[in-house]
Amino acid sequence: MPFRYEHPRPALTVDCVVFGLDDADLKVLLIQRGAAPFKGNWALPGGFVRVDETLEEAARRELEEETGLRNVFLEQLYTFGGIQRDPRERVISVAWYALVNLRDHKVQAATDAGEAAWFSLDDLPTLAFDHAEILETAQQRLRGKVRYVPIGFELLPRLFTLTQMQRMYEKILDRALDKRNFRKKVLGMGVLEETDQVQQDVAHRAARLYRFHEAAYKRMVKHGIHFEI
Amino acid sequence: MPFRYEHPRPALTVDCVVFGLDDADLKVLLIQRGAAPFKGNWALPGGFVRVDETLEEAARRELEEETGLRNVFLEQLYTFGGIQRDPRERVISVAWYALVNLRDHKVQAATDAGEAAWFSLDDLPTLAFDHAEILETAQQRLRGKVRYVPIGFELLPRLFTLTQMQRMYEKILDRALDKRNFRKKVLGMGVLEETDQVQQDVAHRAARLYRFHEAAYKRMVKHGIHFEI
DNA sequence: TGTCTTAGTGTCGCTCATACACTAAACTGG
DNA sequence: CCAGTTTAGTGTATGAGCGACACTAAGACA
Repeated sequence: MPFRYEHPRPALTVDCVVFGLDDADLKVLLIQRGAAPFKGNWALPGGFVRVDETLEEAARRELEEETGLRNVFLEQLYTFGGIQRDPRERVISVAWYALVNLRDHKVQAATDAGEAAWFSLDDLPTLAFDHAEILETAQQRLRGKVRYVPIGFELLPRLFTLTQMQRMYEKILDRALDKRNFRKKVLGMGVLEETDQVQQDVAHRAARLYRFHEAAYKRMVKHGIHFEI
Repeated sequence: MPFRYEHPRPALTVDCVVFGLDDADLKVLLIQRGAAPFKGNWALPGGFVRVDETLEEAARRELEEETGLRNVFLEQLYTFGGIQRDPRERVISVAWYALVNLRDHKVQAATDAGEAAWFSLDDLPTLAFDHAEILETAQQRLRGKVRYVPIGFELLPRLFTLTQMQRMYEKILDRALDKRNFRKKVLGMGVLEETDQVQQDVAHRAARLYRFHEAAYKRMVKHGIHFEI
């Protein structure tokens, strides 16, 4: 036990709420705990912060070690510091949330953790520690932020149809949107770039594919115009 | 050195960005450091988290110890974890921001810290550590949040005039607002309660005093109507 | 060729945001 | 008490954008 301090110190961890979108649902990535406490329960991927890495580096490292995911959109969420949130000892956790799309990012059979799997948000298992609260906080943040910052595109494939985009917003905001008004609005905003490609392998009229126009969005921001769905 | 751990642990602190409003300006509360590093420099009030208190309790305790402030509006801001943010050792800081009004809350001569003083946001001294970055983050948060959550009232006295309220928003948002449109909007929103009192001791026509109507705001939220300035 | 499924499109009414200027009231100082 | 100063308080007209709403087009398939 070579590390000694004058005063007691809480342990410091990071935890990640990873949201993913497929055709059916908005999902969250969980891992099954291989050790006590909460052995066998599902939990958010995460782990201890090392003293030679930033908080974000710790979050990215744990995410890759436990789920194989890398190069994802990642933002700090909130820091949870309840006294009894870990039964072993005092642990403070800096929580992050990530957005990925399930086509581009395949989850590998995890190495560190027992197993990783996607769960629909309305069909969740009981979570370890205070992870249900962290997840709830992340959902609120996502709902609030997606309307005025274009982070939703992180959940879509690089090329997407307007219907896919609309479904994405509907799943996050949990309400129906009007198709014509939605298209009018997002096309009028000028952050979508139309491609000359259409959907492949669909059993009906194929929809046109669009991509998010990063540069146009940055121009908007610079001119003080703000994105809003 | 009685506290020993298997792995090295960063130190954990809280820091508070306290915003205050007087007739002239939006201000922030700083303390002068009495010890190295950055001895003599101005810094945000804050200190180490104890293992038997939550993060919020730590923030409130430090705030009272160093500035005498208590019972203030306080919300978590962001957690800063840069590797070199403290020259002595690795320190992670959970930052908070507070809103107070300078009439009700008098700052006492601080006990722990050297001295506490209010600084206008556009006339700041050089700050210790990464506190300038924390303060900048807090200003952005305040600007973003004040428009759609009625936290601005925390900066005003209990009874206030519409002009005071308008000035508050103008200082935070850093742009001029139209007087007639502002009044039309905030009165139409129904979260202000008109009192039968007027300003005292002013050298011109006295303005009517209003108060924030908490219950009406909660009713709005419950009905899904949202506050916006 | 008919059926099925999803893509794609325009208008109208209304609300709300914005731009804009004068009178009323209270105090001050001579 | 009068003139001057300062801030309070008020209404309208215009335009933009939001929301409600339904049908035709295209392609796959049997």
